[in-house]
Amino acid sequence: MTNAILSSGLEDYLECIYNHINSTGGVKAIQISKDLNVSRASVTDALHRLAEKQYINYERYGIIVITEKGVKKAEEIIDKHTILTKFFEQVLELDIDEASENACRIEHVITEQAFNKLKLFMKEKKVLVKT
Amino acid sequence: MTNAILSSGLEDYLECIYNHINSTGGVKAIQISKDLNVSRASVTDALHRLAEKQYINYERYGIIVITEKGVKKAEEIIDKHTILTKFFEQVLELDIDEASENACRIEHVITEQAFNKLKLFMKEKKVLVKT
DNA sequence: TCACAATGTTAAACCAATCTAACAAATATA
DNA sequence: TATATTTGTTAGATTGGTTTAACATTGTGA
Repeated sequence: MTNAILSSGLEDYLECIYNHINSTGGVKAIQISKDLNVSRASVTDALHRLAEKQYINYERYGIIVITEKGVKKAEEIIDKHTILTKFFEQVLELDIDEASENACRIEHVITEQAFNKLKLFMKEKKVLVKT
Repeated sequence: MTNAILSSGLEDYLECIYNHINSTGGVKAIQISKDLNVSRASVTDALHRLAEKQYINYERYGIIVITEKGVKKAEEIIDKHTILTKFFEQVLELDIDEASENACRIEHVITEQAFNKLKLFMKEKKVLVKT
């Protein structure tokens, strides 16, 4: 099963890894464990699972490197996160934390089709007419 | 743990049970198993868990009865489902199946606060201004 | 009413994800 | 450089949810 779909959990790990690598060039397991509020053991486990599915390259005690496939996936997730957060902030007028929290939860379950429509909606800022 | 929060899975069972009871007065495990695409054994298991948390009353081979608490919870879930479906249909212009599918997925994870805002948004059909 | 079909339950196994505790490796510092 | 601290790994247990297969109960129609 090296190519199975990513669970919400693994998506969170990947997103976290990508964000760190993107901003500081690297990331350590302990940081991920703090960010996601899980044990170091769970991180080790997740790294194995992500590597098995070829979203990252990684060896025992080694540095974490995202693959092409991983970057693509992470960017998709982050794109969803960004648009969803904007929707909750700008359209539903939630504060940033609540908006981000909902984005986190929904980014893993919204369908591609629905997300594309939402993206369009946010770009166009379509005007609704009261019926 | 008789009062723990309901997992997405259990929410689906409860929603299914409520809908059947509401429309035909009762429901059997086999129907739930068909609706949710799980084995009869999983249904039995879910009924135990729902009963333990006091969302339903139920005994071995007996009829399934929803408690006050269960009705309240089910109606909350269905309210979310309805509003979310409308949003995806009317605002994002998805077809009914895709709208419902997304509602199903999101109804279990959206926060109360976000949902209340969405509900308001759908009621007011607020006009957005392109920035 | 009795046998068969349908439905429900149980046990045992499985899987993903988590944890703790013990241990190993790497890093920092005296 | 030797040791102490930090970080990472492993093993083993736990939890929730699922399955299949065997069995129990209920319901139905000859």
